[in-house]
Amino acid sequence: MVKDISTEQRILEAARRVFMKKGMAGARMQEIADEAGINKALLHYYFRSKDKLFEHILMEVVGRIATSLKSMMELDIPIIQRLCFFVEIYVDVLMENRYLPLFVLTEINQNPERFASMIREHIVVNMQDFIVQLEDEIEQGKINPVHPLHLVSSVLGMIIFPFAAFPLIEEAMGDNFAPLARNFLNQRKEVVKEFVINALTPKNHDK
Amino acid sequence: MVKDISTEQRILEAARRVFMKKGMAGARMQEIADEAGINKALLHYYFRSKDKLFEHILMEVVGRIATSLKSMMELDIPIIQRLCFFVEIYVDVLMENRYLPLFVLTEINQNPERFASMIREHIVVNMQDFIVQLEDEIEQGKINPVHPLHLVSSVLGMIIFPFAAFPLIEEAMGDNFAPLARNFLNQRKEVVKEFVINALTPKNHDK
DNA sequence: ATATTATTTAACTATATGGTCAAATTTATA
DNA sequence: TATAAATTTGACCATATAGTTAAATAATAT
Repeated sequence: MVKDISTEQRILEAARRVFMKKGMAGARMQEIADEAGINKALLHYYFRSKDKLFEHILMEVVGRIATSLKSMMELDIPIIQRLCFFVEIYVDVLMENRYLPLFVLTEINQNPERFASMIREHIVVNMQDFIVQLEDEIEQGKINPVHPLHLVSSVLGMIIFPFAAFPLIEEAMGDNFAPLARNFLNQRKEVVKEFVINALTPKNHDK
Repeated sequence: MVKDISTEQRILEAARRVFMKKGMAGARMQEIADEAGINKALLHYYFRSKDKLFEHILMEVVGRIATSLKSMMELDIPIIQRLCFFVEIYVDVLMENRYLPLFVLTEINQNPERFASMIREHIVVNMQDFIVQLEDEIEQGKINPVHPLHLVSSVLGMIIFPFAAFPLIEEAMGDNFAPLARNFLNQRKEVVKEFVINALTPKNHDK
């Protein structure tokens, strides 16, 4: 018999929503079942345990992140453009799912080994290429010297923060007016790119 | 009768550790009791419920953050120096408690109203002063134009990220060698300050 | 010393929650 | 159509967990 994909799909979508919002510890199997419009027994029929279901969702998420990393590394362009490209696509991903950063950060802290091994499965080479290119461009004086891990931390931090702290941003925009907040998040693309460009481009000493 | 402060203190320290690491949903009253070297009943004797205890810890935390914000605003210095000062003290705070960022971000998302009201209690004026000063210096051409909320998001993001993603940083440093990771976090002070200075200082068009 | 008040504990309760099971129902197949 | 297989359900079970209670102990005041 052919498996009915729609039930499984509904479960996965529900699980994603609930896990993302509440985290592994805060999520309830009952809530996931309700959200999917089924009962708990069926939930366990499809995914044996909460852990299994969570791992499934986590894998999906890591995969999506890996995909955007990979697409950044595919083109043969300078570091700054590479970073700008990354900012662009990553903000787009987060616009679709603002809980992603906090979800991932929580998992990184709650179960570092599992997360690390998942990352290792997906992202293999890439990073080394990036480091080499960065050191290259620094040596050529094309960009200011910076440790790769520091650079990545800075860019990721700038991208992620407003999404992870979204309710605070909303509050700061006043009146909980969602469109304004959404607009702010979209502006991050340009702001972060400009910030990075300014920070990395050497000042002209002889112009 | 005088309350024995040491038991209450031990409870609060235990609660802080457990809540910080596991979050509200992941924390267990039993674990807090164990960590404090007492039993659950006594825990409930001092703090009636898990919620009450959590709120207590959260208040403490918000207070600490408010303190470092206030100390940043006390001195009468240019924006860039103000930010540098903030980076300095905030990284120091996080070196003492690396779980703080994730803890706060989680709470912001899980209970935005409560968090916002706590913030409002502590931080009242300040922010407006900061915004006015920023716009002032931009007009004077002393720094590049940037929306205050974007600037704060960028700086906070850069500071917070490596702490929130600490296990990943450890992994990236190789061999889970803690001192290297600690050292990396300390370097953030200089790196972020330099990043901010470079990003905000206008390029010299006529030197 | 004795009464009073605060602290601490062991044992308990109620409920939430992850998970199971056997039976019913639907869907595919011979 | 009859049979087998997959899907779905309601009713359960076991355990974890927040919270309670009554009684014991320690500290303080009279």
